[in-house]
Amino acid sequence: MDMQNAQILFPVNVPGAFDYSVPCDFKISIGNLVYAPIGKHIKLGVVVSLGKADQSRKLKEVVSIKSVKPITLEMIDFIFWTARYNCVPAGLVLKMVLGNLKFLVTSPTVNYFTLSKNLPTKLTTARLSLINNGGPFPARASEIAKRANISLGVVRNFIRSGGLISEAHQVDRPFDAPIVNYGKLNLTNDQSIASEQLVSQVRKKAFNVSLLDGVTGSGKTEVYFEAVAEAIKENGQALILVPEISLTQAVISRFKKRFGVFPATWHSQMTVAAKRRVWREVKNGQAKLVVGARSALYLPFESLRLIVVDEEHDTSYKQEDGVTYNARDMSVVRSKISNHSVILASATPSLETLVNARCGKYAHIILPERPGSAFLPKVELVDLKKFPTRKGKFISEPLILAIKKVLQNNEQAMLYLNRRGYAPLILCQSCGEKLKSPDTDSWLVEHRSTNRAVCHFTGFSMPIPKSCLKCCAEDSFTSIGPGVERIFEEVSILFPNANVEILSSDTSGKPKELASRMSRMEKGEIDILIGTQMVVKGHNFPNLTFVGVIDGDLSLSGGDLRAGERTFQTLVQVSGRAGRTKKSGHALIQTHQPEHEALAALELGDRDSFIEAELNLREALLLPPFGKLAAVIISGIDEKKTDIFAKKFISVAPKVNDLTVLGPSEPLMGRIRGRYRRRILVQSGLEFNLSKYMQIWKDRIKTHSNLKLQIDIDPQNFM
DNA sequence: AGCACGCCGACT
DNA sequence: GTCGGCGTGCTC
Repeated sequence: MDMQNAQILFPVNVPGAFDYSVPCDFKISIGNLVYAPIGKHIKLGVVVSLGKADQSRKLKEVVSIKSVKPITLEMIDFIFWTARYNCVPAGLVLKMVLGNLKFLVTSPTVNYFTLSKNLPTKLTTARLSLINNGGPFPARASEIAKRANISLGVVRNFIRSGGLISEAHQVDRPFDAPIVNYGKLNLTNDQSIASEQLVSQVRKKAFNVSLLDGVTGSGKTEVYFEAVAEAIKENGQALILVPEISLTQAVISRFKKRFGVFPATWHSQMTVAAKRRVWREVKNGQAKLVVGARSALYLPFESLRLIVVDEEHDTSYKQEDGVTYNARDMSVVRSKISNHSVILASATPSLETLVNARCGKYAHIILPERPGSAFLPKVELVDLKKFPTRKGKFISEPLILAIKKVLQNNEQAMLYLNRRGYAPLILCQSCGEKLKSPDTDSWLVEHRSTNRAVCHFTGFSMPIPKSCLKCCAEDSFTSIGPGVERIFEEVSILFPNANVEILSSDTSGKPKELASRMSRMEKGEIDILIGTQMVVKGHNFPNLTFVGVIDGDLSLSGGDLRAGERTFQTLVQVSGRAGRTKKSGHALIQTHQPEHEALAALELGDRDSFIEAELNLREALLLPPFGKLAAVIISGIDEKKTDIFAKKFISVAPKVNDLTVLGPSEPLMGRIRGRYRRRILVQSGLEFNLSKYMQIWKDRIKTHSNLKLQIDIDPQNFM
């Protein structure tokens, strides 16, 4: 028999697989996890392809095959696809998939105890309590002791004398199987039509994409639940991706209500033990229903039948550092490889997705309006040139009047400002110095609750100094601009009798605190809620009738091609919070540029005209979705060297026609964590393989001495 | 991920 | 002189 070769990919920073020879007596297949020597050590890798032995080279040998289920061919395909498309090393993508290798170890066991049939004859009061109150069995020894109100010693003795029989339970308990028809909801006519369309898409058991397009509160979740039910019916698995910020208990509870069980959940901050459980259950196909943040897309599904990308326009689907990828786009790739449906759901779909829906690549499923008594709020702009606020104040007269009315009617108001802290800028009045981060080009944000100056990019913080660091003037600092804390202060003075609270990651960092604030808001215990991005998603507050947007211009400025789109999306979502169940809901948006396309469209409630104008603009400039973009971010400790390197990189660009290279330019954030940055933007037509081009270009230059070069395909962030 | 290699500062 | 800090590059 011929010797075999195996190409093995290791979960380390390598661009591709390495060749190894396989001993004749090994039964090896693609997807096997194998141990093989790499460098000085023997490491675990994945067999990604097999071939005849190449006699010309002496290769190292595969050491052993791990006896676990192999990684699926689909997953291997997907790993290389992700690597190629995003210009990242395949090894690092594999590392994302295998995660911590601790996921692979068999789960530890703990002992559970049940009462023995023949109990010991000596039964003390403590032991009687154990028998009567220690249950329900089986239970952990500590649980039994606690319930029976006896010491752990008594339980241990009772075990020794044969009163309790132990059984080993795996720590990683399997997930309960969802019940397909458990809490089937009554859908409105429109909803049934939409859900039937989605179900029929899933039934095709072939690659297809659907855009589920419906206004806030139109019941998108209920509608895609039916598609999920269809997907898991015959032992299939379904993945529902949600933005990290909205992966809350409230969301999970909706799954429990519909399918009778809690779904497996996945996000980056889970403990290793919790991740191991989910990873293994997903791998062995027992976790049928998985709700997760973007990285859940790289879980090793065995029989994936459906991916739902909820709030598909959300920017948090884009991973910005390390392995850069857009989970929304990669979901479509994953589905294509595995031959099943994807549902992209949003009230404000991204232009990319809309264009795909319009040209027929995606099925366009529209949920026309809010079910039942719910209505879209009326949106009006407040021109700050006509209604200026007083110095150091940020709430204009129309907003004050609106809140007054809401309070009189015993309803609730919400104020939105996507700025944490008290003020975004601390300025020395005597010399004009702005308090900046020591190693990053960003203003420090004043946090009055902790009396610190905080960098929102790097997390750096320091106590606010007594005197100016530059001119040494004492008590010369003044706060410029609003943050939620400052709005809170202003509202508290304006409405001293109202119950006002802030909802931001600073005040509600812990999930418990967040949940309690949410439930107080729901119960009407809060009159005015002031919130950052956190309030945009999630809850339904039945008594909320007014939303005020403090700064509608925020994020419109800057060289971000999606600024208008994003502002529009955010404001639609925010104003959609008002009056979800009452007809009287309305929203006011403060702005300095009421003539801006995105804002004007919002006031008219006319999504289509905004989209039309925006699409025309993008088409004329060949920007996405009518062209492709890639960004190159070059960073280094030495500014001059970084600059020279960036120019040198440009000079080695492979020559092709119809490609625009812009830069190098200094980005908005010229320095982060002590590293100077330069950006290059590359623009190509749709048919051009920009990923391949960028990879070839990158390989033409050697990075050295502190210089880093990162390629970002389809960048979302232009800082 | 490890580990070697190499370049600068501190020290018996 | 040389010990060792870490930043960088390589692993079939």
